[in-house]
Amino acid sequence: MYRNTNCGELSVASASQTVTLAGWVQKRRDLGGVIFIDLRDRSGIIQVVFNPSVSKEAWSKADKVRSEYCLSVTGEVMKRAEEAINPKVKNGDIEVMISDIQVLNTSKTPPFPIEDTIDASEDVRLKYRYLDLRRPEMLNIFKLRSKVTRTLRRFLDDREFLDIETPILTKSTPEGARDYLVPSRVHPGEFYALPQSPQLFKQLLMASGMEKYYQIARCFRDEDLRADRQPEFTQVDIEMSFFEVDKFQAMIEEMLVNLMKEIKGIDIPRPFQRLTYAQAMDLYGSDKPDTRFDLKLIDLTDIAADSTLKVFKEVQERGGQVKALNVKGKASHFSRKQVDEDLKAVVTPYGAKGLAWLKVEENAMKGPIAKFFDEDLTARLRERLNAEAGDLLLFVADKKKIVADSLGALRLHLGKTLGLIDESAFNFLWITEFPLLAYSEEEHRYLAEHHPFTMPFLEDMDKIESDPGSVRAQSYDMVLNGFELGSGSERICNHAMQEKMFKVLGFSEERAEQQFGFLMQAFEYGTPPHGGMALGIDRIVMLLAGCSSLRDTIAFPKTASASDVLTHAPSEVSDAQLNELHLDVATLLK
RNA sequence: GGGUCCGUGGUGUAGUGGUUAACAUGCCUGCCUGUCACGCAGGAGAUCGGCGGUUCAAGUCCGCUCGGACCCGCCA
Repeated sequence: MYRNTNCGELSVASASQTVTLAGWVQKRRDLGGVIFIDLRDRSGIIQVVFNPSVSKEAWSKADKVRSEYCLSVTGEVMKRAEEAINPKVKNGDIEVMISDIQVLNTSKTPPFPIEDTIDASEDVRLKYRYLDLRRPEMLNIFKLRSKVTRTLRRFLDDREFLDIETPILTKSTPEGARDYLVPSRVHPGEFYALPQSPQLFKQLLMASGMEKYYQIARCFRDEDLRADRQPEFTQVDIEMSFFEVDKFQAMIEEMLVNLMKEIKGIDIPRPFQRLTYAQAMDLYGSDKPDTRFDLKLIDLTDIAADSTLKVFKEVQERGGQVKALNVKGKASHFSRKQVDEDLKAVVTPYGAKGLAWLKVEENAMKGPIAKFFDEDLTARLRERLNAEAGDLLLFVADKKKIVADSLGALRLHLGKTLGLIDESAFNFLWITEFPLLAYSEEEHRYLAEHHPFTMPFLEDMDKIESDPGSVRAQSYDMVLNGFELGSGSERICNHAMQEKMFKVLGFSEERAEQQFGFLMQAFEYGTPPHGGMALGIDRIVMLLAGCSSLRDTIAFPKTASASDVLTHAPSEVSDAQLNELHLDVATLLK
């Protein structure tokens, strides 16, 4: 027997029991005569004691033991003497007097200590991920993650959603992210793709009469990584037939409220806040705004156009915008240099050519652009911006997209650095009425903003030919604290409508047939109206666990260059393997 | 594809172009029967990511390259 009790379960109530524990050596303290070992398992840490007067044999074995040795020990749980109690530790009033010890495995000295606050770089942690994951902090994230999926499953099971698996080896489709490809041995020159999401299959399951489907699904996208983006990630994917958007969204809200209650013990009020895409872009410069703080974007295009500042006037003439942030009471917080260098640096990557500013004083505004606003205009600025003495006003004038992106990013930067964000808050937010299509400068055509199967607003359909960009989609995103948790939509289930969509997207009839014919055919056999959404599990866990990187929520994540420093994937393969797959990579290896 | 930052004993850091690369921690050895950040004494451990260049002299300056972090593009 390796063990009959977990370290963390022991308390004074266990005193005088004989127990067998198994775990790892957290710390060994050798006082010459007596040896103390902090023994750690998944449940916690307990001090075990080796005294030669109890067992000379156990004591001399313990003398050889080092950090992270894997042990099984047997002994009597003892209440400690008053003066030996350690009040800093949960079970510091007891210890186990060991009579027998078995070394299950030895350990090299670990590259970093197995404890919560470590200073090892993430690089080293990932290389020794199995040691990193021993740290209680990491263990707790994966306990939480497991509870998240369990809670979601239970909720959906209770509502008679069926957990159905869909293929991992699937068909490459042209729209959307870059596919991970898997060469076919049996079909020379042909490839499977790993799914970017189970989208097509879940719609086919609706055509199949499954009515309610969910899956904790792995998704793959071969795009560049970010702190909140991994090449493979997990979604809870949900789809239902006889879909009605308000009922469905209400259920998703219930699901998330239930999740927050179970995981964090927090009651999230319903209904969730809602913004249309247009509102979100206008007020926050983002389609995933962090609404835990205010600091909204304020449109000043009309006032700015009346000023004598040339760039402001020109922007209006070209159909651009001038917008501003009013950073309340922070005029003295930023020096001229800090605004011109630090804050401007936030805004330039998004294409903003400059960051104009004004400091509001009792009877005037100070700053490089102050002279372009006469008394009347200054008064209008004051009113529009609700400006008071001590406020810092920050302006960007440019094309709509640049203004939104740059001020949106600046807003977030200020929120973080000025401590405006209530870190304990969980602000769930629906973003609705996304544009159906977005024009791609690169491809010189419209692309689906969500995906090509999204139902448009029928009342907008008269503009689908004349002004495709203005057509709204029956789609919605769930945003939490500035992160996109997931998105969904009502789907097209009608053959003619789907055909029209592909046409608008610039697909030839043949190409639509070749790529998506199977789905279009399914629509001809009584496919019910349906819709759904998918929520990113990794991001949910990241936010609930308070991690700053998605990597902390994934047991074996990839680095920013999509490689795995533990297994060294990706790696070269043998010529024999390549030959079998009819592949030749020689030209790439110059 | 582009930008910014980082790379020095196991780990984390310091290090004006100039002797034997410093500090903390960890590790090893010895001593120690109530420690829990145990203590005390001693010791080992670095081709300063790699290659090339400048220089009498490079951890330090320059170029390239590899690896990592963050961001832009990209991510239906």
